[in-house]
Amino acid sequence: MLQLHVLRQDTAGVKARLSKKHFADLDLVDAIIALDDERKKLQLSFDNNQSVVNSTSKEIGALMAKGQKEEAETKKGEVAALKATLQPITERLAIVEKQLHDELVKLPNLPAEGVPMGKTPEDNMVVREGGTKPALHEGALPHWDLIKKYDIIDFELGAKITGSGFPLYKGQGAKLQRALVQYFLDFNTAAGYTEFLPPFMVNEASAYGTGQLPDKEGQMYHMPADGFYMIPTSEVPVTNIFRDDIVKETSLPIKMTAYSPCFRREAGSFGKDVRGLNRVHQFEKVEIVQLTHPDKSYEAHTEMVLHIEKLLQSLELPYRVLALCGGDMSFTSALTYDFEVYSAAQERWLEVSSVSNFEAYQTNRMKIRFKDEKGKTQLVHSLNGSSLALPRIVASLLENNQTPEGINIPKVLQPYFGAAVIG
RNA sequence: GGUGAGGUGGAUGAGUGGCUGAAAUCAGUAGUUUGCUAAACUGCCGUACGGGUUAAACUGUACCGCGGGUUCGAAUCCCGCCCUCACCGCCA
Repeated sequence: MLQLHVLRQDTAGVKARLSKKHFADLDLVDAIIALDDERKKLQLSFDNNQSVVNSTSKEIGALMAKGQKEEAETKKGEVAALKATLQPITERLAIVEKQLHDELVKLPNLPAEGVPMGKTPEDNMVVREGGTKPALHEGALPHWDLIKKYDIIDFELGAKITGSGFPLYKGQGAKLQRALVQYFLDFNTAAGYTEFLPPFMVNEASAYGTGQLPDKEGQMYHMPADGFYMIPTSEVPVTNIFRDDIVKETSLPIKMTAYSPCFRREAGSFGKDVRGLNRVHQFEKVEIVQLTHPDKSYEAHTEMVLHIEKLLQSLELPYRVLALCGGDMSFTSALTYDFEVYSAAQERWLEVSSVSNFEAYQTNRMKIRFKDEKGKTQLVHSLNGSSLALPRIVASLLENNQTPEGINIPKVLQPYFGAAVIG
Protein backbone atom coordinates (compact mmCIF):
# COMPACT_ATOMS: atom_id res chain seq x y z
CA MET A 1 0.00 0.00 0.00
CA LEU A 2 0.98 3.58 -0.50
CA GLN A 3 2.63 5.53 2.28
CA LEU A 4 0.44 8.15 3.89
CA HIS A 5 3.13 10.78 3.86
CA VAL A 6 3.29 10.54 0.08
CA LEU A 7 -0.42 11.29 -0.17
CA ARG A 8 -0.04 14.25 2.15
CA GLN A 9 3.05 15.73 0.58
CA ASP A 10 1.93 15.64 -3.03
CA THR A 11 -1.81 15.13 -3.13
CA ALA A 12 -2.23 16.60 -6.61
CA GLY A 13 0.67 14.60 -8.02
CA VAL A 14 -0.66 11.40 -6.54
CA LYS A 15 -4.03 12.00 -8.13
CA ALA A 16 -2.46 12.69 -11.51
CA ARG A 17 -0.51 9.47 -11.36
CA LEU A 18 -3.56 7.51 -10.22
CA SER A 19 -5.43 8.76 -13.28
CA LYS A 20 -2.63 7.49 -15.45
CA LYS A 21 -3.43 4.10 -14.02
CA HIS A 22 -7.08 4.70 -14.82
CA PHE A 23 -8.05 4.68 -11.20
CA ALA A 24 -11.32 6.61 -11.06
CA ASP A 25 -12.06 7.31 -7.40
CA LEU A 26 -9.70 10.23 -6.85
CA ASP A 27 -11.80 11.59 -3.98
CA LEU A 28 -10.65 8.58 -2.03
CA VAL A 29 -7.30 10.29 -1.60
CA ASP A 30 -8.90 13.23 0.20
CA ALA A 31 -11.11 10.90 2.22
CA ILE A 32 -8.04 9.00 3.38
CA ILE A 33 -6.24 12.15 4.44
CA ALA A 34 -9.35 13.28 6.33
CA LEU A 35 -9.51 9.92 8.08
CA ASP A 36 -5.87 10.24 9.04
CA ASP A 37 -6.53 13.71 10.45
CA GLU A 38 -9.28 12.30 12.60
CA ARG A 39 -7.08 9.41 13.63
CA LYS A 40 -4.38 11.79 14.83
CA LYS A 41 -6.84 13.84 16.84
CA LEU A 42 -8.27 10.77 18.50
CA GLN A 43 -4.84 9.36 19.14
CA LEU A 44 -3.73 12.56 20.81
CA SER A 45 -6.72 12.75 23.10
CA PHE A 46 -6.41 9.07 23.93
CA ASP A 47 -2.72 9.47 24.75
CA ASN A 48 -3.33 12.46 26.99
CA ASN A 49 -6.08 10.74 28.94
CA GLN A 50 -4.22 7.48 29.20
CA SER A 51 -1.21 9.35 30.47
CA VAL A 52 -3.24 10.64 33.43
CA VAL A 53 -4.66 7.17 34.06
CA ASN A 54 -1.17 5.73 34.14
CA SER A 55 0.28 8.31 36.50
CA THR A 56 -2.73 8.16 38.80
CA SER A 57 -2.45 4.39 38.95
CA LYS A 58 1.11 4.81 40.10
CA GLU A 59 0.01 7.18 42.81
CA ILE A 60 -2.57 4.66 43.95
CA GLY A 61 0.18 2.08 44.25
CA ALA A 62 2.28 4.47 46.34
CA LEU A 63 -0.67 5.32 48.61
CA MET A 64 -1.49 1.67 49.14
CA ALA A 65 2.09 1.01 50.09
CA LYS A 66 1.87 3.73 52.71
CA GLY A 67 -1.44 2.34 53.92
CA GLN A 68 -3.41 5.43 52.95
CA LYS A 69 -6.48 3.50 51.87
CA GLU A 70 -8.94 6.38 51.84
CA GLU A 71 -6.90 8.50 49.47
CA ALA A 72 -6.29 5.51 47.26
CA GLU A 73 -10.01 4.88 46.99
CA THR A 74 -10.59 8.49 45.98
CA LYS A 75 -8.01 8.16 43.23
CA LYS A 76 -9.60 4.96 42.04
CA GLY A 77 -12.81 6.89 41.54
CA GLU A 78 -10.93 9.47 39.48
CA VAL A 79 -9.45 6.80 37.27
CA ALA A 80 -12.81 5.14 36.79
CA ALA A 81 -14.32 8.45 35.66
CA LEU A 82 -11.45 9.07 33.25
CA LYS A 83 -11.74 5.63 31.80
CA ALA A 84 -15.40 6.21 31.17
CA THR A 85 -14.59 9.26 29.05
CA LEU A 86 -11.83 7.28 27.37
CA GLN A 87 -14.04 4.47 26.21
CA PRO A 88 -15.85 6.20 23.33
CA ILE A 89 -12.52 7.59 22.13
CA THR A 90 -10.97 4.14 22.09
CA GLU A 91 -13.90 2.70 20.21
CA ARG A 92 -13.93 5.46 17.65
CA LEU A 93 -10.18 5.20 17.22
CA ALA A 94 -10.40 1.51 16.43
CA ILE A 95 -13.09 2.17 13.83
CA VAL A 96 -11.16 5.01 12.22
CA GLU A 97 -7.93 3.04 12.11
CA LYS A 98 -9.59 0.10 10.45
CA GLN A 99 -11.40 2.32 7.99
CA LEU A 100 -8.24 4.21 7.17
CA HIS A 101 -6.42 1.00 6.47
CA ASP A 102 -9.27 -0.50 4.44
CA GLU A 103 -9.44 2.59 2.27
CA LEU A 104 -5.70 2.91 1.88
CA VAL A 105 -5.31 -0.59 0.46
CA LYS A 106 -7.84 0.31 -2.22
CA LEU A 107 -5.34 2.67 -3.82
CA PRO A 108 -3.16 0.99 -6.46
CA ASN A 109 0.53 1.67 -6.71
CA LEU A 110 1.54 4.81 -8.59
CA PRO A 111 3.01 4.34 -12.07
CA ALA A 112 6.64 5.39 -12.50
CA GLU A 113 7.82 8.31 -14.66
CA GLY A 114 8.32 6.60 -17.99
CA VAL A 115 5.23 4.42 -17.99
CA PRO A 116 3.34 4.87 -21.28
CA MET A 117 -0.11 6.42 -21.25
CA GLY A 118 -2.89 4.08 -22.18
CA LYS A 119 -5.60 1.80 -21.02
CA THR A 120 -5.49 -1.53 -22.84
CA PRO A 121 -2.85 -4.03 -23.98
CA GLU A 122 -2.91 -2.29 -27.40
CA ASP A 123 -1.38 0.75 -25.73
CA ASN A 124 1.66 -1.14 -24.47
CA MET A 125 4.90 -0.02 -26.02
CA VAL A 126 7.23 -2.41 -27.82
CA VAL A 127 10.66 -1.62 -26.42
CA ARG A 128 12.58 -4.02 -28.62
CA GLU A 129 12.41 -7.33 -30.40
CA GLY A 130 14.97 -10.10 -30.65
CA GLY A 131 15.49 -13.45 -32.31
CA THR A 132 14.00 -14.43 -35.64
CA LYS A 133 10.64 -15.90 -36.40
CA PRO A 134 11.10 -19.33 -37.97
CA ALA A 135 9.81 -20.34 -41.40
CA LEU A 136 7.68 -23.40 -40.71
CA HIS A 137 7.47 -26.34 -43.04
CA GLU A 138 4.33 -27.30 -44.92
CA GLY A 139 1.82 -28.90 -42.58
CA ALA A 140 3.26 -27.40 -39.39
CA LEU A 141 0.99 -27.89 -36.38
CA PRO A 142 -0.01 -25.79 -33.38
CA HIS A 143 1.30 -27.14 -30.10
CA TRP A 144 -2.02 -28.64 -29.02
CA ASP A 145 -1.70 -31.01 -31.98
CA LEU A 146 2.03 -31.56 -31.54
CA ILE A 147 1.62 -32.74 -27.96
CA LYS A 148 -0.76 -35.42 -29.21
CA LYS A 149 1.43 -36.36 -32.13
CA TYR A 150 4.38 -36.99 -29.83
CA ASP A 151 2.26 -38.02 -26.85
CA ILE A 152 4.03 -35.73 -24.41
CA ILE A 153 1.20 -33.78 -22.74
CA ASP A 154 -2.31 -35.07 -22.12
CA PHE A 155 -5.08 -32.62 -21.28
CA GLU A 156 -7.84 -35.21 -21.31
CA LEU A 157 -6.14 -37.34 -18.70
CA GLY A 158 -5.40 -34.26 -16.62
CA ALA A 159 -9.09 -33.40 -16.79
CA LYS A 160 -9.98 -36.93 -15.79
CA ILE A 161 -7.74 -36.77 -12.76
CA THR A 162 -8.53 -33.22 -11.70
CA GLY A 163 -10.28 -30.95 -14.16
CA SER A 164 -9.71 -28.90 -17.27
CA GLY A 165 -6.54 -26.85 -17.27
CA PHE A 166 -4.51 -29.37 -15.29
CA PRO A 167 -2.20 -30.90 -17.88
CA LEU A 168 -0.59 -34.30 -17.44
CA TYR A 169 2.96 -34.35 -18.74
CA LYS A 170 4.20 -37.68 -20.05
CA GLY A 171 7.57 -39.16 -20.94
CA GLN A 172 9.67 -36.62 -22.80
CA GLY A 173 7.07 -33.97 -22.01
CA ALA A 174 7.62 -34.48 -18.30
CA LYS A 175 11.36 -34.58 -18.73
CA LEU A 176 11.30 -31.36 -20.70
CA GLN A 177 9.64 -29.66 -17.73
CA ARG A 178 12.33 -30.92 -15.42
CA ALA A 179 15.06 -29.86 -17.83
CA LEU A 180 13.67 -26.35 -18.17
CA VAL A 181 13.24 -25.85 -14.44
CA GLN A 182 16.76 -27.00 -13.77
CA TYR A 183 18.24 -24.90 -16.54
CA PHE A 184 16.41 -21.77 -15.39
CA LEU A 185 17.47 -22.23 -11.78
CA ASP A 186 21.09 -22.78 -12.79
CA PHE A 187 20.96 -19.70 -15.00
CA ASN A 188 19.65 -17.61 -12.11
CA THR A 189 21.98 -18.89 -9.41
CA ALA A 190 24.91 -18.26 -11.77
CA ALA A 191 23.82 -14.61 -11.78
CA GLY A 192 23.91 -14.40 -7.99
CA TYR A 193 20.37 -15.37 -7.06
CA THR A 194 20.01 -17.63 -4.03
CA GLU A 195 17.82 -20.63 -4.64
CA PHE A 196 14.80 -21.39 -2.47
CA LEU A 197 12.17 -24.08 -2.56
CA PRO A 198 9.21 -22.53 -0.74
CA PRO A 199 5.94 -23.91 0.59
CA PHE A 200 3.33 -24.13 -2.16
CA MET A 201 0.56 -22.97 0.13
CA VAL A 202 0.59 -19.75 2.11
CA ASN A 203 -1.40 -18.30 4.95
CA GLU A 204 -3.55 -15.23 4.75
CA ALA A 205 -0.88 -12.85 6.01
CA SER A 206 1.50 -13.84 3.22
CA ALA A 207 -1.16 -13.57 0.53
CA TYR A 208 -1.98 -10.17 1.89
CA GLY A 209 1.66 -9.10 2.00
CA THR A 210 2.27 -9.38 -1.72
CA GLY A 211 -1.13 -7.96 -2.61
CA GLN A 212 -3.06 -11.08 -3.65
CA LEU A 213 -5.46 -10.23 -0.86
CA PRO A 214 -7.78 -8.51 -0.42
CA ASP A 215 -8.63 -7.71 -4.03
CA LYS A 216 -7.58 -10.83 -5.96
CA GLU A 217 -9.09 -13.40 -3.68
CA GLY A 218 -10.97 -15.12 -6.50
CA GLN A 219 -7.78 -15.86 -8.42
CA MET A 220 -6.39 -18.22 -5.82
CA TYR A 221 -7.39 -21.70 -4.77
CA HIS A 222 -8.38 -21.60 -1.13
CA MET A 223 -8.31 -24.36 1.46
CA PRO A 224 -10.93 -23.17 3.94
CA ALA A 225 -10.33 -25.96 6.44
CA ASP A 226 -6.83 -24.66 7.12
CA GLY A 227 -7.05 -21.08 5.91
CA PHE A 228 -4.34 -21.60 3.31
CA TYR A 229 -4.07 -20.46 -0.29
CA MET A 230 -2.36 -22.35 -3.11
CA ILE A 231 0.30 -20.01 -4.41
CA PRO A 232 -0.34 -18.33 -7.77
CA THR A 233 3.41 -17.70 -8.01
CA SER A 234 6.43 -18.31 -5.81
CA GLU A 235 6.73 -14.53 -5.52
CA VAL A 236 4.29 -14.84 -2.64
CA PRO A 237 6.21 -17.16 -0.31
CA VAL A 238 9.61 -15.87 -1.39
CA THR A 239 8.93 -12.17 -0.87
CA ASN A 240 7.32 -12.99 2.47
CA ILE A 241 10.52 -14.57 3.77
CA PHE A 242 11.49 -11.12 4.98
CA ARG A 243 8.08 -9.96 6.17
CA ASP A 244 8.35 -7.80 9.33
CA ASP A 245 12.13 -7.79 9.13
CA ILE A 246 14.63 -4.98 9.35
CA VAL A 247 17.53 -6.12 7.21
CA LYS A 248 21.06 -4.79 7.18
CA GLU A 249 21.68 -2.19 4.54
CA THR A 250 24.84 -4.04 3.56
CA SER A 251 22.81 -7.14 2.78
CA LEU A 252 21.01 -5.32 -0.05
CA PRO A 253 20.27 -6.21 -2.75
CA ILE A 254 18.81 -9.54 -1.68
CA LYS A 255 18.46 -11.70 -4.78
CA MET A 256 16.34 -14.82 -4.63
CA THR A 257 15.11 -17.39 -7.10
CA ALA A 258 12.63 -20.20 -6.67
CA TYR A 259 10.87 -22.87 -8.65
CA SER A 260 7.27 -23.69 -7.83
CA PRO A 261 4.13 -24.93 -9.45
CA CYS A 262 1.62 -22.10 -9.75
CA PHE A 263 -2.09 -22.45 -9.23
CA ARG A 264 -4.54 -20.03 -10.76
CA ARG A 265 -8.27 -20.26 -10.90
CA GLU A 266 -8.42 -17.95 -13.92
CA ALA A 267 -12.08 -17.39 -13.24
CA GLY A 268 -13.77 -15.77 -16.21
CA SER A 269 -11.13 -16.63 -18.83
CA PHE A 270 -12.66 -18.17 -21.92
CA GLY A 271 -12.19 -18.26 -25.66
CA LYS A 272 -9.36 -18.92 -28.04
CA ASP A 273 -6.69 -17.46 -25.75
CA VAL A 274 -6.99 -20.41 -23.45
CA ARG A 275 -6.37 -23.20 -25.96
CA GLY A 276 -3.70 -25.78 -25.17
CA LEU A 277 -0.92 -24.49 -22.98
CA ASN A 278 -1.79 -20.84 -23.47
CA ARG A 279 -3.68 -20.68 -20.21
CA VAL A 280 -3.84 -23.41 -17.58
CA HIS A 281 -4.74 -23.72 -13.91
CA GLN A 282 -1.50 -25.35 -12.84
CA PHE A 283 1.88 -24.65 -14.35
CA GLU A 284 5.56 -24.62 -13.52
CA LYS A 285 7.48 -21.42 -13.09
CA VAL A 286 10.84 -20.19 -11.92
CA GLU A 287 10.79 -16.74 -10.38
CA ILE A 288 13.39 -14.14 -9.49
CA VAL A 289 12.84 -11.68 -6.66
CA GLN A 290 14.97 -8.78 -5.47
CA LEU A 291 14.82 -6.60 -2.39
CA THR A 292 16.82 -3.45 -2.97
CA HIS A 293 17.77 -0.09 -1.57
CA PRO A 294 15.10 2.39 -2.67
CA ASP A 295 17.66 4.31 -4.72
CA LYS A 296 18.66 1.21 -6.62
CA SER A 297 15.39 -0.41 -7.61
CA TYR A 298 15.24 0.95 -11.15
CA GLU A 299 18.79 -0.11 -11.75
CA ALA A 300 17.81 -3.55 -10.49
CA HIS A 301 14.79 -3.58 -12.77
CA THR A 302 16.97 -2.95 -15.79
CA GLU A 303 19.35 -5.64 -14.67
CA MET A 304 16.50 -8.12 -14.29
CA VAL A 305 15.10 -7.27 -17.72
CA LEU A 306 18.50 -7.88 -19.31
CA HIS A 307 18.83 -11.11 -17.36
CA ILE A 308 15.52 -12.44 -18.70
CA GLU A 309 16.42 -11.28 -22.17
CA LYS A 310 19.68 -13.22 -22.10
CA LEU A 311 17.77 -16.27 -20.92
CA LEU A 312 15.33 -16.05 -23.83
CA GLN A 313 18.17 -15.50 -26.27
CA SER A 314 19.87 -18.63 -24.98
CA LEU A 315 16.71 -20.58 -25.80
CA GLU A 316 16.85 -19.14 -29.34
CA LEU A 317 13.26 -17.98 -29.23
CA PRO A 318 11.89 -14.92 -31.03
CA TYR A 319 10.79 -12.48 -28.36
CA ARG A 320 9.80 -8.91 -27.76
CA VAL A 321 9.88 -6.65 -24.73
CA LEU A 322 6.90 -4.48 -23.87
CA ALA A 323 6.63 -1.54 -21.50
CA LEU A 324 3.15 -1.90 -20.07
CA CYS A 325 0.94 1.15 -20.15
CA GLY A 326 -0.66 2.59 -17.02
CA GLY A 327 -4.00 0.91 -17.56
CA ASP A 328 -2.59 -2.57 -18.22
CA MET A 329 -0.17 -2.71 -15.30
CA SER A 330 -1.04 -4.69 -12.23
CA PHE A 331 -2.52 -3.05 -9.17
CA THR A 332 0.66 -3.27 -7.14
CA SER A 333 3.24 -2.41 -9.79
CA ALA A 334 5.01 0.88 -10.48
CA LEU A 335 6.77 -0.31 -13.62
CA THR A 336 6.29 -3.50 -15.60
CA TYR A 337 8.07 -4.90 -18.62
CA ASP A 338 6.52 -7.95 -20.20
CA PHE A 339 8.35 -10.50 -22.31
CA GLU A 340 6.47 -12.28 -25.06
CA VAL A 341 7.68 -15.10 -27.25
CA TYR A 342 6.37 -15.72 -30.71
CA SER A 343 4.61 -19.01 -31.19
CA ALA A 344 4.88 -19.53 -34.91
CA ALA A 345 2.13 -22.03 -35.68
CA GLN A 346 -0.61 -20.20 -33.88
CA GLU A 347 1.01 -16.94 -35.01
CA ARG A 348 0.64 -15.32 -31.64
CA TRP A 349 2.78 -13.57 -29.08
CA LEU A 350 2.61 -15.29 -25.69
CA GLU A 351 3.52 -13.62 -22.40
CA VAL A 352 6.22 -15.63 -20.65
CA SER A 353 7.57 -13.13 -18.15
CA SER A 354 6.60 -9.98 -16.38
CA VAL A 355 9.29 -7.98 -14.63
CA SER A 356 7.96 -5.46 -12.15
CA ASN A 357 9.21 -2.90 -9.71
CA PHE A 358 6.79 -2.51 -6.81
CA GLU A 359 8.88 0.16 -5.12
CA ALA A 360 7.68 0.27 -1.50
CA TYR A 361 4.12 -0.82 -2.22
CA GLN A 362 4.52 -4.43 -1.15
CA THR A 363 7.17 -3.77 1.46
CA ASN A 364 4.98 -1.20 3.18
CA ARG A 365 2.43 -3.91 3.72
CA MET A 366 5.04 -6.44 4.71
CA LYS A 367 7.15 -4.00 6.70
CA ILE A 368 10.42 -5.03 5.10
CA ARG A 369 12.84 -2.31 6.13
CA PHE A 370 16.49 -1.43 6.55
CA LYS A 371 18.36 1.14 8.59
CA ASP A 372 20.15 3.78 6.57
CA GLU A 373 23.47 5.31 7.56
CA LYS A 374 21.70 7.93 9.67
CA GLY A 375 20.00 5.16 11.60
CA LYS A 376 16.64 5.96 10.08
CA THR A 377 14.38 3.07 9.22
CA GLN A 378 13.29 2.96 5.59
CA LEU A 379 11.29 0.58 3.45
CA VAL A 380 13.21 -1.46 0.92
CA HIS A 381 11.93 -1.82 -2.62
CA SER A 382 10.76 -5.14 -3.99
CA LEU A 383 10.88 -6.45 -7.54
CA ASN A 384 10.16 -9.69 -9.25
CA GLY A 385 10.10 -11.34 -12.61
CA SER A 386 9.32 -14.71 -14.10
CA SER A 387 12.31 -16.55 -15.37
CA LEU A 388 10.37 -18.17 -16.80
CA ALA A 389 6.81 -19.52 -16.95
CA LEU A 390 7.04 -22.92 -18.61
CA PRO A 391 3.85 -23.67 -20.55
CA ARG A 392 4.09 -20.90 -23.07
CA ILE A 393 7.83 -21.45 -23.46
CA VAL A 394 7.02 -25.06 -24.23
CA ALA A 395 4.26 -24.06 -26.65
CA SER A 396 6.62 -21.80 -28.49
CA LEU A 397 9.50 -24.29 -28.46
CA LEU A 398 7.28 -27.00 -29.87
CA GLU A 399 5.79 -24.85 -32.57
CA ASN A 400 8.89 -22.96 -33.62
CA ASN A 401 11.30 -25.88 -33.54
CA GLN A 402 9.15 -28.45 -35.30
CA THR A 403 10.45 -30.23 -38.38
CA PRO A 404 9.00 -33.19 -40.23
CA GLU A 405 11.50 -35.33 -38.31
CA GLY A 406 10.75 -34.08 -34.84
CA ILE A 407 11.12 -31.16 -32.47
CA ASN A 408 14.58 -29.73 -32.02
CA ILE A 409 15.71 -29.01 -28.49
CA PRO A 410 17.77 -25.82 -28.04
CA LYS A 411 21.48 -26.42 -27.46
CA VAL A 412 21.50 -25.10 -23.90
CA LEU A 413 18.77 -27.52 -22.88
CA GLN A 414 20.25 -30.63 -24.42
CA PRO A 415 22.54 -31.50 -21.48
CA TYR A 416 19.52 -31.24 -19.19
CA PHE A 417 17.13 -33.00 -21.51
CA GLY A 418 19.52 -35.71 -22.58
CA ALA A 419 18.55 -35.59 -26.25
CA ALA A 420 18.61 -33.18 -29.17
CA VAL A 421 15.22 -34.01 -30.62
CA ILE A 422 11.75 -35.06 -29.52
CA GLY A 423 10.72 -37.57 -32.13
C1' G B 1 -3.74 -37.67 16.57
C1' G B 2 -2.12 -38.13 22.21
C1' U B 3 0.86 -36.25 26.31
C1' G B 4 4.25 -32.75 28.28
C1' A B 5 7.19 -28.16 28.02
C1' G B 6 7.54 -23.47 26.09
C1' G B 7 6.85 -18.70 23.04
C1' U B 8 10.38 -11.91 26.24
C1' G B 9 14.47 -6.90 22.21
C1' G B 10 19.42 -9.09 16.34
C1' A B 11 20.87 -13.79 19.52
C1' U B 12 21.14 -16.31 24.34
C1' G B 13 18.28 -15.47 28.53
C1' A B 14 16.36 -13.18 33.63
C1' G B 15 11.84 -11.55 35.13
C1' U B 16 4.91 -14.60 39.01
C1' G B 17 0.85 -7.84 40.00
C1' G B 18 3.25 -1.37 40.73
C1' C B 19 10.51 0.33 41.63
C1' U B 20 10.36 -3.57 34.16
C1' G B 21 10.18 -0.96 27.83
C1' A B 22 12.14 -4.78 30.21
C1' A B 23 18.49 -7.45 34.07
C1' A B 24 22.76 -9.82 32.29
C1' U B 25 25.74 -11.79 28.40
C1' C B 26 26.84 -11.95 23.22
C1' A B 27 26.47 -9.58 18.61
C1' G B 28 26.31 -4.51 16.46
C1' U B 29 27.99 0.60 16.62
C1' A B 30 30.87 5.23 18.06
C1' G B 31 35.15 6.45 20.66
C1' U B 32 39.77 5.86 23.85
C1' U B 33 44.14 3.06 24.22
C1' U B 34 47.53 0.19 21.23
C1' G B 35 53.57 -0.71 15.74
C1' C B 36 49.52 -4.05 12.84
C1' U B 37 46.03 -7.87 14.10
C1' A B 38 43.98 -9.13 18.58
C1' A B 39 42.64 -7.51 23.34
C1' A B 40 41.00 -3.97 27.11
C1' C B 41 38.00 0.19 28.59
C1' U B 42 33.84 3.87 27.86
C1' G B 43 29.28 5.52 25.55
C1' C B 44 25.19 4.16 22.38
C1' C B 45 22.12 0.35 20.76
C1' G B 46 13.80 -2.48 19.91
C1' U B 47 9.41 -1.04 16.91
C1' A B 48 5.12 1.88 15.70
C1' C B 49 1.99 6.16 16.08
C1' G B 50 1.87 11.19 18.04
C1' G B 51 3.61 16.09 20.42
C1' G B 52 7.90 19.21 20.00
C1' U B 53 12.34 21.36 17.17
C1' U B 54 15.08 24.60 11.24
C1' A B 55 17.25 19.95 12.82
C1' A B 56 18.22 17.90 17.43
C1' A B 57 17.34 17.74 22.52
C1' C B 58 13.11 16.57 24.99
C1' U B 59 8.38 14.23 25.52
C1' G B 60 3.25 11.11 25.37
C1' U B 61 1.01 6.41 24.13
C1' A B 62 1.02 1.37 22.58
C1' C B 63 3.62 -3.18 21.94
C1' C B 64 7.06 -9.13 25.96
C1' G B 65 3.31 -15.10 19.96
C1' C B 66 -2.16 -13.35 18.61
C1' G B 67 -7.10 -12.00 20.54
C1' G B 68 -10.19 -11.26 24.72
C1' G B 69 -10.87 -10.84 30.23
C1' U B 70 -9.78 -9.66 35.66
C1' U B 71 -7.51 -5.22 38.23
C1' C B 72 -6.74 1.50 40.14
C1' G B 73 -2.41 -1.03 37.80
C1' A B 74 -0.61 -7.06 33.76
C1' A B 75 5.36 -9.55 30.39
C1' U B 76 3.57 -11.47 35.21
C1' C B 77 -3.27 -13.86 36.87
C1' C B 78 -7.70 -16.12 33.81
C1' C B 79 -9.98 -17.81 28.94
C1' G B 80 -9.60 -18.86 23.59
C1' C B 81 -6.44 -19.36 19.37
C1' C B 82 -1.75 -19.87 16.70
C1' C B 83 3.13 -21.59 16.63
C1' U B 84 7.71 -24.17 18.35
C1' C B 85 10.17 -28.15 20.85
C1' A B 86 10.29 -33.22 23.19
C1' C B 87 8.26 -38.07 23.66
C1' C B 88 4.48 -41.63 21.96
C1' G B 89 1.30 -43.21 17.83
C1' C B 90 0.80 -43.12 12.47
C1' C B 91 3.35 -42.40 7.97
C1' A B 92 6.47 -40.72 2.51
